[in-house]
Amino acid sequence: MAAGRAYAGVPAAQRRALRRAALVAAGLDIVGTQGSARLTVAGLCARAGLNERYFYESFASTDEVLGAVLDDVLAELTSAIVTAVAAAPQDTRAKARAAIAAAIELLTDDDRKTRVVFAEPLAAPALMARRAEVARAFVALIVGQAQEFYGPATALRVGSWGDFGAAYVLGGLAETMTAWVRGDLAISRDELIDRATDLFVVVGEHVVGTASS
Amino acid sequence: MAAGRAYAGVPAAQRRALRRAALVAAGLDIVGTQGSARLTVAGLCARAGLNERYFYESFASTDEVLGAVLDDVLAELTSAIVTAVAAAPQDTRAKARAAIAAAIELLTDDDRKTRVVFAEPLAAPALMARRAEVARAFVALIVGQAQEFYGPATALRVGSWGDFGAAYVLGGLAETMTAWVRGDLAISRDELIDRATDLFVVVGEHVVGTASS
DNA sequence: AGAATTTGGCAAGACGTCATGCCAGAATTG
DNA sequence: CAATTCTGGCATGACGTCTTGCCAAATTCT
Repeated sequence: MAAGRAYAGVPAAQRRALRRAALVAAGLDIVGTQGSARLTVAGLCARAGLNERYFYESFASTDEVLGAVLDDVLAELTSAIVTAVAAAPQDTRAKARAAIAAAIELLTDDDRKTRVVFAEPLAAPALMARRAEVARAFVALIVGQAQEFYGPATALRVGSWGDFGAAYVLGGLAETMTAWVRGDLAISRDELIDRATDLFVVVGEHVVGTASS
Repeated sequence: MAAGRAYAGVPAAQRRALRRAALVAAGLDIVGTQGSARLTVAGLCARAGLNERYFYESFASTDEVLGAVLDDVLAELTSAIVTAVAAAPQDTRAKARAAIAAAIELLTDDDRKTRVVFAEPLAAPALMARRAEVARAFVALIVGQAQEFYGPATALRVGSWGDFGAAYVLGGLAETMTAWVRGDLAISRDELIDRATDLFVVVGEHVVGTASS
């Protein structure tokens, strides 16, 4: 009952965590390649190399797996962006480029993640709310970053224009990234990053200029 | 066999078409409010007020219904855009605003259509390919319109920058529109249209300016 | 070595959906 | 009015998934 014996030198709690991680990794694979509709308990456990019984040890439904997969990728993404921005020189364009490059490199190195972040959340009702939260969080992050360059006073002046511009930039980045992964943009990844940075700066300057005038 | 007797004064072919239309309308309702995952034969026919048997008269699978629903909304959308652009004065900004206003008004008047156009296609594998086609078509439409204002010679100079800019604008429009429908943007619909037009023009000018320099 | 625990494989009933078929009532044609 | 055709309701067998439970093999602790 109060079990918890070590197995193969690994304590019980850690084994649980490993199994959960294996399920999430398998979930990324299935959702990222076949879509959330194909995510079944049996298929997930088979790919994770685990018994079906262990599914219910960590999750109550496949929707929970979906959420965990998304959270996993988003945590990786925000971490990559934050460290990249911190390491970049104190310059608007340099900061923007660092953030965009970090995001694009992470997501295009593994197009399963592109799909999980940009496509699936819109489909699965379970992720709709989370997707909205994430979008708001990124918008807030962009707006916050912008304030560092244009001065905190701009915040008041920018107002809803800032939210609009941030959402616009987020959407543009998402669409161009998925189009590029799909092979519809005949440019290199570095060009993709450069142009995304260009438009980020252009939109940002227009927003600040318009809102403060 | 060679049937086709009129019923209630309506010939057979027209009755078939009416039933099909009822199914597509019910499909828009279900997909637009609950998502494509909830689209089942029984539920669809119940909402359409039709017998399940008639489903197979017009469709072979629920995926086909999904495609028909998307096609229906997209046809409406392109029609609205084309007529609005044609009626607008010969001015870059006026044309852009007319197109954007037509799209935004149509899609936000009925947020089921917003979801069908922007959210579901990414999720349902059956619509993935179509979504890509549609994106390409809209990109081509935007690029084509741009050539009318900046002159056909720009086409060669713009090249892949044009595709990139068009995809960016499309994504920005999609994200801001869904955010607005969600209630995350504290602006009026007219402001939404104005700002979307602003950024459309700004991005367009930057693309032409950069690519031709 | 022996007892206890962990693990994987498998089976079973329950549930929802699919695709088709049958039947009786309603409407139309001759 | 009789025959034909259309329509709606219902039922069926098949299929895939879910969730729980049992059993034998593997591994660990005493």
